[in-house]
Amino acid sequence: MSTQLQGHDQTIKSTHIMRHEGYIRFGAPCCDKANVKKGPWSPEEDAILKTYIEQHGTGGNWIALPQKIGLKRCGKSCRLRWLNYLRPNIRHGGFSEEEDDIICSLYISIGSRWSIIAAQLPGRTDNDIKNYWNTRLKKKLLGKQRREQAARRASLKQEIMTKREINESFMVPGTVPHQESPYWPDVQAIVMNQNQGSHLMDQESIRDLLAKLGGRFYDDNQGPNLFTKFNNYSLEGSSRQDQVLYTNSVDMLSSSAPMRSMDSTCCSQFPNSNYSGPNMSQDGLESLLVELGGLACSNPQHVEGLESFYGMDMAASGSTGASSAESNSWGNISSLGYPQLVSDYETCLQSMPQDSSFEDSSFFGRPQ
DNA sequence: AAGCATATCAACCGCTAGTCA
DNA sequence: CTGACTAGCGGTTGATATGCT
Repeated sequence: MSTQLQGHDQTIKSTHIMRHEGYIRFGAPCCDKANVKKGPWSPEEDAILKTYIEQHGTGGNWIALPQKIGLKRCGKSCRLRWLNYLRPNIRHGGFSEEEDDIICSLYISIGSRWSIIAAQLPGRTDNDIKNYWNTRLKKKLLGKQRREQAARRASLKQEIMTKREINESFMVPGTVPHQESPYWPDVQAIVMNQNQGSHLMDQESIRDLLAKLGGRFYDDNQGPNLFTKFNNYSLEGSSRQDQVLYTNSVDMLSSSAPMRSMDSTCCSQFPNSNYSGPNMSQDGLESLLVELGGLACSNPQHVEGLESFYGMDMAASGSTGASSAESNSWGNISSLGYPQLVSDYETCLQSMPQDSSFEDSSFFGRPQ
């Protein structure tokens, strides 16, 4: 109750004291275009709406409701106000670690189905969760992702440079290194070795993926498994279609059976890739990949941003700015020749931020 | 202290699915 | 079956708060 009041007070503070009354922010209203008030709700309007709904319910018709109670508001606006702020037991802010986990896991599983995600978090609204994800959670994951990338790049670069030094020590001055030089098999082994794991996307790999995303997902036999826990959540209020989707997602995530290969757009990003990943929701994993990979899809130079998602390393193969069709076959890469590979890799390294500007603490340091 | 940059979040828009006559 | 109407959803906007230089 206190959180509800606190949330309401916060609303009043932010929308009615800080902002001036009657401010019209947007263009044409969607309902009665002439007589609809827009912008922040006043405490009086809140009281009228809340009192009426508590006593009479919505009457099953939001459009007619504002006229019935004398509010110059769009029915959609009334509905939103009630659902997001006025209805009982609404909580704002102060998301717990467990809620973070649930949101992240469900997002990966089912995508931006905020209403379904909200249904798993009592007292939370889809709008709140959406805002929370967009403003904080996504950045938090992005920060972790980038730090991992930086570490991986540094490690790979070190290994390549070491091999290069060894290789050069065997070379006659002035000669061009050949792809069959002692350097190549080892680099090939490095990349191939890292690619191998992506073909084994079983549950362990999924767990790994989530561990990479958030760390806390990885229970490692300690505490309950989130996927198992989701089976116990209710989907009350969700459509049958959503329930089926949700159930399938949970089944997929909790299954220990080998995953089917990823389809559609995700693979189209890497048409020549042998990658056979989990059949996660396209909305979920794919959009997350796009988000966390930054400009990965639009700029091939950044495709490596996805590497730790897939458990493979695309840094050495996809960093030349060539199309994905050229970048994921080792044979094609080999044909580029050693100097170009190293040169392009170094170029790529230079084009990427060398140290992550994202720190978890910086995203959560701000008091609520 | 001031100005700029970034984060937050309430509220809107447009679209889609469901319902009903 | 079809079209009108409504609820609900996800994406986006923009004012304000907060942090940084």
